[in-house]
Amino acid sequence: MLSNARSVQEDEFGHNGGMCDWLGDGRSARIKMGGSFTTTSERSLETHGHLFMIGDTQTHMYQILEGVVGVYKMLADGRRQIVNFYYPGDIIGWAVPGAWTQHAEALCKTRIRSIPTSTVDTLITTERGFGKALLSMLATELEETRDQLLSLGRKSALEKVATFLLRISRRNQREDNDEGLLHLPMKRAEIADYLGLTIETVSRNITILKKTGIIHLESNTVVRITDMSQLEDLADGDN
Amino acid sequence: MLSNARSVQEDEFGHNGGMCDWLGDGRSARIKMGGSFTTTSERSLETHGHLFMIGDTQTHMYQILEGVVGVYKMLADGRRQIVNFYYPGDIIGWAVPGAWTQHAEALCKTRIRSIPTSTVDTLITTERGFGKALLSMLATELEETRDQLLSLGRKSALEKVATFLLRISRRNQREDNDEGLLHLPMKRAEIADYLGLTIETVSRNITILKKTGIIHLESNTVVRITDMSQLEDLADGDN
DNA sequence: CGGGTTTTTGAATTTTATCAATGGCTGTGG
DNA sequence: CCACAGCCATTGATAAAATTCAAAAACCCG
Repeated sequence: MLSNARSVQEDEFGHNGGMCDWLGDGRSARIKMGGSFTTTSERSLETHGHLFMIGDTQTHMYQILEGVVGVYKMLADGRRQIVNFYYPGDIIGWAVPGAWTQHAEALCKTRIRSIPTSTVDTLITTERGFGKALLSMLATELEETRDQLLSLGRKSALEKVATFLLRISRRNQREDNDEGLLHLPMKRAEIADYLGLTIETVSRNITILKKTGIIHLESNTVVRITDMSQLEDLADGDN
Repeated sequence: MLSNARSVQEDEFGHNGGMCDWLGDGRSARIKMGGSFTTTSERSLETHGHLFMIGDTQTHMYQILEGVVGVYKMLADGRRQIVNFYYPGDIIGWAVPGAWTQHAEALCKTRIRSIPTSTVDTLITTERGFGKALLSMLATELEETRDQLLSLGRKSALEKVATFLLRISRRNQREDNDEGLLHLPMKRAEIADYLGLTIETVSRNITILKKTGIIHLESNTVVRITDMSQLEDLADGDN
């Protein structure tokens, strides 16, 4: 299900040997790190393992190699808002320096590469274009977060669920996977906490999409989109 | 509707003459530009004047000098989500390069300084620390947007309104203004579109805060906070 | 002062949450 | 291999919250 992310063998910590490629096309900025810094390390997390907790000092940036991580905030009484899901290739962490202001939890077995912030700092001054790539990455994430604001603030439950599914589909497209076949590694509770709904409401609305013939559930975690344009209309509030 | 965009007369495009100060303390990153680039210009907007619309090419970054700007997204049927309010000193614009993905509208008479993106590009490579200041600024904005996600996704109407007021109060604090006296230049409709509520719900909940003795309305646009700790508890979901 | 806009308030309706129960899948041990 | 336990997801009934529709009150600007 999750693509096998193998470690890339590279030369030592010199500069330009392709060790740090970045694609800054703006729309989908991504930093590809060859895994070739002396200071870079890998680690694994079990389901529900925490990558970091609120208040922890930020020592690293993280790149997901395999699995999914949910970053979330909480209220005093336990209400939770998942702020984003991170998939293989995604990077967590150019945040406001200091302590983390949210939690990050693995939603399934997950493998992660850690890059010390000091290394990142160095690269910004060392590597031409690295800083710009980070800017682009952050700008993209801000843009997606704003789309999510629109979703949470103004869309109905059904529209939210449609938007969520479409987002995964679009991601598949970018990664050259089947845009019609979605794998949802997270549970309904996590989708609910991402969409600002309850488990029951998420479930009910998935059922509606199913009965309308817009999607088909191959299993609880595998969804096939059977009417993409209707799904898009729903997500855009076109009706 | 868009009025006098007079160009500011300045010295030539030299480097370090104190022309670009930046405060990168992380928590409240801010770029202060002395208004000293040949390419920098000022312009004014009347209430409801648009700084840019979705789809417009990004040619500038903007710094608010006076007034308030609301940046928003819309759905096909007209539902609107205001993504952020920008006050004097704030900068709009390090976005994903290309076209704007949202609208920006003046919510009252507003004065703005425009900085061409080309200038920004140059500064990133020219000025040591400029890129980092931008990163810090973006990270701060992302962080605030995530807080807003928590608000929209998981807080009740009353808690949302409390959070909103508190946010303005905190801003006053940062700017060394009276943290207990809030000026709301925007209308109820705009607060509603920011909080994902209706005008009526915003109004009702302001009334509740008033009747509970947490705030006092000196006028429709001037609020005095009379019980800060209760307001904070509400905003944090402490009850 | 007056007309238009904005805000507040009220009543009815809709949407979503909550509470409660059932159904389904998975993995384990007899 | 089957039975059962534990966890999730779904479904149903009811309650709560916010929206909608409607009208009155307050405000602002000329």
